[in-house]
Amino acid sequence: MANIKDVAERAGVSVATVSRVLNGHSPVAETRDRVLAAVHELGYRPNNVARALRTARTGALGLIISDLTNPFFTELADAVEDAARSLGYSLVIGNAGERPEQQDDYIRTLLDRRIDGLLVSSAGTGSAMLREVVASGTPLVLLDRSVPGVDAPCVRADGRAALTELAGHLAALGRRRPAIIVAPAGTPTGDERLALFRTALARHDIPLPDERVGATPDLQPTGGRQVMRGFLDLPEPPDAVLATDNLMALGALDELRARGLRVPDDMALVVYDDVPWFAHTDPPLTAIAQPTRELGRAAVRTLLARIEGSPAESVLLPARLVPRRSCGEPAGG
Amino acid sequence: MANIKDVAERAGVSVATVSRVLNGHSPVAETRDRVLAAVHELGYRPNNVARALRTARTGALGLIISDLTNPFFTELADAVEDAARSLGYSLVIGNAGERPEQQDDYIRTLLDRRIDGLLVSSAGTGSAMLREVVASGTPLVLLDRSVPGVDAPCVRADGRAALTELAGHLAALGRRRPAIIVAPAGTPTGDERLALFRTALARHDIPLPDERVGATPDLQPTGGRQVMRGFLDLPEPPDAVLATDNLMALGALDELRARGLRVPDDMALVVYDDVPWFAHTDPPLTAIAQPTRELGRAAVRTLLARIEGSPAESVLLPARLVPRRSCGEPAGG
DNA sequence: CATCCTCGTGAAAACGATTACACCGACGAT
DNA sequence: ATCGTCGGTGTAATCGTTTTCACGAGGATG
Repeated sequence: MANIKDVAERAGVSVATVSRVLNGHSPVAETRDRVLAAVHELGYRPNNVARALRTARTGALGLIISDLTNPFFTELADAVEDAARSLGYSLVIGNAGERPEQQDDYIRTLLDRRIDGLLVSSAGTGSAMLREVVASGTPLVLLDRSVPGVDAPCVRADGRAALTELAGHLAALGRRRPAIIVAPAGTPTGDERLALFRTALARHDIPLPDERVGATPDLQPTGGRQVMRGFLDLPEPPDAVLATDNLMALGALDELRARGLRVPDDMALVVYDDVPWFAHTDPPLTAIAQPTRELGRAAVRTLLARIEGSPAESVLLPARLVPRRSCGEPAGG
Repeated sequence: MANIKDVAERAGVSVATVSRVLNGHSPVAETRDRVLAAVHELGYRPNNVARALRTARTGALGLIISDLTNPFFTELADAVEDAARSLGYSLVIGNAGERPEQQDDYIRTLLDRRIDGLLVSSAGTGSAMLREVVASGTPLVLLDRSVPGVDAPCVRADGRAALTELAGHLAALGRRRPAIIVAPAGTPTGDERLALFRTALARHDIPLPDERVGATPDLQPTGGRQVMRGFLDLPEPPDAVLATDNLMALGALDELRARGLRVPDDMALVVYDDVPWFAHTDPPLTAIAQPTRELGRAAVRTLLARIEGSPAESVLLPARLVPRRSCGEPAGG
């Protein structure tokens, strides 16, 4: 593969001149044309590795995603990739598979590759490596999940308004015994959603007792199904369930179907994360939609700001309620 | 950030020695310990960019995926990522979004980054850039979609056995008027699935007339829905539909539901690609399952073989039929 | 005792770009 | 005519590694 020296020779100039022409530094008509002609004839493409070594900028961003096969994160990754590309950056993706040690492994690798910045939607709360990243000076932005003790801006959705609206929605439809399926206790996201939902319900004098709070071991369908089973076996089962992750909702739906229960007649069901699928289920599920693509874009923007040294701040975008038919017929039909 | 020179000074040796210790080239107990101690104390990590420049190996693979948000490709990407990581490679992902020009753009970028090898599940048939990749000497492996005129091994699933079995399955259940929803004509994958299905049906004396072959403009739910609408408006609608991509099946299901038709009573439905969702639909859909994760692994293995200079060949893994309830009750219940 | 390897080590040349610095010619001003 | 300036260019240093080559010490061998 041709290198800059070959181009220089062919154009009869020095490598410095070639470099300058290519970077638009000192454009002079005549020499410029000769250089560009040589570039064209040789099919020369600058070696990004060498450039990165010299300039200390790789033009690559890292993205650690907690579970790529979870549709919410897929969309998030897609949005990040799109934003990165349109701003001239490549994206190195690492899938943590919800395993903290694999996440740490990956972060190490990415740092060794000298990526220009790192986006992390952290699996677990393991923050030792993340603190190391901050210490190393590599720009870091947290995505979707905040991590206590790590000094980095976090881009995520704020469920307060949506959950408040949901509480009203459920109350208006006469649901008095709501339940919630959450991620394992200690997960900031799960804890927060639970707290917000509870206070929102309280405003309508609807309690959310602990027996109707079900924690799953993981964010998978089986976990959701298990919790739903527990709910249905209660002496007084709930009449509405909020699953705080889309995969868990899927499992919950399975259990309802297996028992021949109907949504919304026998049980209202609401899903956190409005992945396209839930518009195609029967019935379509009422959902709390996070502005996924905007989150991705905002995260990249924030990261670039940090890379350029601006004092970047956390971003909180509002989630919103998307009422469908799974809680009962809304007023409008 | 500490570099190899700092380590050398601290350990009282030359940089060459440090390098050798770190790469396990000439291990000598005493010097070795001093070096490792220095490495540890300084928290030294080798700069991969410099290493890549010198060795002409980046340790990164590129993956161009035609549509990351399509669950089949998500799983494929996930499998590839997993395989790459476990073999010590990082993965730079590019999402072509089914746009050939964006794909070309990305391939260019990846070549500039001097990735060690490239995996492409090509959007469209634009092969000019792919031929350039081959010419440049960068190891290339095609994934899921073969591209005529490009001399590179292709890793994909073979639907012959599954489609043959499906034809028998449908025949046994008394379906006489099958239909198929395919990608736009000219797409190798779509054409092939159509041809295989047709000959498989022929063996049971079941014809597949052109009026029951519906092409969609894209691989999206709306396209599937549109085609299904056309089928249902035929004077003699089909009694079974095979959607050759999971997203199209989703749209087809929507149209059935909108018309109040029931699966499998009024219409049998089969989906190509057994993404987890279809086990959770009502009823669970009979599917043709491609060995997605194996495909990903095989693709990475094949690519590595090419990187190491072995004469790597195409891989064809059999897809299989997963009968569920969407074509009628199978014998076993 | 001389010679030949072997082994560990260091000095220095790559890898392919960017960029600080020096230089040189032309041109405008004095 | 002389000097200063300025724009364009080339030379060479630099980024952080790996690796070739040469060297010197030491052990084995004759």
